Amino acid sequence: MVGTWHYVLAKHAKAMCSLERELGEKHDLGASEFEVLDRMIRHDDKLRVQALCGEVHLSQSALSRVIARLEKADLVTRLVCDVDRRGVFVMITDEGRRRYAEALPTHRAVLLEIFSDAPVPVPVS
Amino acid sequence: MVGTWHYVLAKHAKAMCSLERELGEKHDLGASEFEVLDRMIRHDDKLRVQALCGEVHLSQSALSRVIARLEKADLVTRLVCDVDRRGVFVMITDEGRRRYAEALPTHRAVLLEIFSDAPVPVPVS
DNA sequence: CTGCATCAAATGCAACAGCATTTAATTCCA
DNA sequence: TGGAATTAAATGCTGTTGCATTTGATGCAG
Repeated sequence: MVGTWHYVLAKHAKAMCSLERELGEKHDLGASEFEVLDRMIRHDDKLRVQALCGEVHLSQSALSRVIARLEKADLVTRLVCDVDRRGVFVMITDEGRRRYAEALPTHRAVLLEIFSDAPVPVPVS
Repeated sequence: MVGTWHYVLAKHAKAMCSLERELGEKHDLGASEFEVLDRMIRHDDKLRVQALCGEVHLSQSALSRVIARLEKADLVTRLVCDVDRRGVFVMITDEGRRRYAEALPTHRAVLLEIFSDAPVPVPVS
């Protein structure tokens, strides 16, 4: 219990630190930016901010700002939803796909480095 | 690999969020503050900042500030090391022990809540 | 002994996160 | 239909973080 928590804390700290540094230096992306791009790629379509919010480990406000940054960098576009004009769709751009594809190997390398000693893969929740 | 990472991300986010809220509301402590107090209790003696830095998931500067906050709240005391006057010792106060003891059940309750579904305890690294 | 590299901790600074609030659009019901 | 309640997203604000630098103390080479 507490042991699991310490494991999570340690791995999270190490991985986050490495990801932030590697993704930042090599691809000018933050971990949050990458996570959002990752979700977008998985859905491969325009997606409501609301929906993204449920999948990403960020508060609604933080997500809103990450999207803003990504939009400024032309990695995603925002477009208002016609049926419900409160809602906003986010769509990944070709440039976004390119940058994601570039960054993916770095991301995987970091995880490999950090979790190579993982004794037993923990099931995905 | 990626699965483990997602597990770590999810658990960390949930636990951190709950800990921050519960410890904050009920005991006016942040997760970092609690972690530092926890380390101090485990060593049960004065401890070099340097040593703490290696055990805690914080940068040196962040740790320095957490200690400053804890000192302001009279939960720890700082005292310069005589043999090497660059170094600083941190010592937990009685009030610190009291507050820690108070907060511990809350901390454990959150972890229990979040990791009760943990299928197999992951070994401590 | 002196000067320079090193080390410990603190601090300036900028970025990012979450909470609370705001803005704008929609829904509900009387 | 019209006004209150609700919802989605954006924004103001504050606190914490990490990086880089500073401050102060040690140690070591010449």
